[in-house]
Amino acid sequence: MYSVSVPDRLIESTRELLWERGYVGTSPRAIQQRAGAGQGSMYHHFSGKPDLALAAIGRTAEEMRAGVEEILDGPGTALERVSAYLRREREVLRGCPIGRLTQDPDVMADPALRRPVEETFAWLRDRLAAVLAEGRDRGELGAGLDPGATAATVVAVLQGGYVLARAAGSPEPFHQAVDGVLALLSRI
Amino acid sequence: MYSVSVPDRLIESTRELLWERGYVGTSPRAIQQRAGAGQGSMYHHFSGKPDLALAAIGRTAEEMRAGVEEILDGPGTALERVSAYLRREREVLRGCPIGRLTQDPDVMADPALRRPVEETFAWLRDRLAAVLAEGRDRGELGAGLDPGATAATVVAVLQGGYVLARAAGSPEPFHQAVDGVLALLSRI
DNA sequence: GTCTATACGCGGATAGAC
DNA sequence: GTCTATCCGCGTATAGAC
Repeated sequence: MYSVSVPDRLIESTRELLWERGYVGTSPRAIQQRAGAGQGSMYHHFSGKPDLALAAIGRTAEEMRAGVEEILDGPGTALERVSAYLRREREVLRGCPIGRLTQDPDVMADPALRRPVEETFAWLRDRLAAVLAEGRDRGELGAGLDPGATAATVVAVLQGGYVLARAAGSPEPFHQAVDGVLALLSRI
Repeated sequence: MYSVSVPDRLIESTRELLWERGYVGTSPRAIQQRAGAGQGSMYHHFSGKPDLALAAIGRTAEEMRAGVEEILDGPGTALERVSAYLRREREVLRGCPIGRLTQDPDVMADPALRRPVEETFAWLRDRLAAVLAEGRDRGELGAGLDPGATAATVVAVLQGGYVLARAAGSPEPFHQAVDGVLALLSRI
């Protein structure tokens, strides 16, 4: 079945556009055109741009969690799992579809749109902290390691790595940043 | 002299708006209103939005370099200077005025606007790498430390820390991320 | 469900008067 | 240098026909 429903196509178009251009830079017109749907059709299925964005962001957030869980709940030492997460294949220059929303004033000003962003990062930091705490308690990592702070560092390296890569127009600084933090973690 | 020139006020307004709302989210109208300048006045001094943005971004980039230099060229060991840079007072929730431009498709698509962003981050990574290399060569830091990768990590932690802080609506995760990376660096 | 028509203000400027 | 007038298309819908 390649015929996806119209609401589905609208959501997917919105996801892409939010990722590429952000909320402010994404217009209902552009969404409709990319989805191959008419004006009336869009407003029949969704009440407007915020409604569509909510559906799109929710779907992206779910997908992200699932991807992270697959790695962090997998086998291996704590360091191996964190390393696998950091080194996982990524389209570096596109950046993080959730992280970029953080820069969008209209998203952050709307509590409904903001919530999934906030929750996703809170969950991610927590999950990483749990893995790191486990590693420390098993003696795989230094006893003095602060799981919460280190988890924040790891997530920040990713999010900041995207910024550096986009600034440079190359994925290289992203990978350098990841290598750098892994080197530090490995010697602890 | 409290009477700043009109072009100056226009540039300052543009800087603020670019920081708060990004390029796509900033309109000439909004710039004029914030600067208390008329339409005709704005278009007399600047050829349009890109021209103003170029002036604004250039000024912000210069300011940022000056601030960094003041710390990194100061006294202290490498680790002390990097630490001072990471811990310097910041308006965390506002984010980085240069880093945020990285998410703006219209900025990145215009080579003239993009250049200062690219150059600022290239310079910053280089400068930090030099400090770290110095520290390593003096034996203050581990001999195995990779200055380039570690510099990328440090800058990424800052840029990503802003993302986490904005997502959380609190500066706390930013400070955690900084603490985390400094703890790792201190034990190397 | 989808289409077309219509609306109103904003974005981003240009033109010409003062 | 600054002001006002004018322009054209887009953003973001609503209304009602089919």
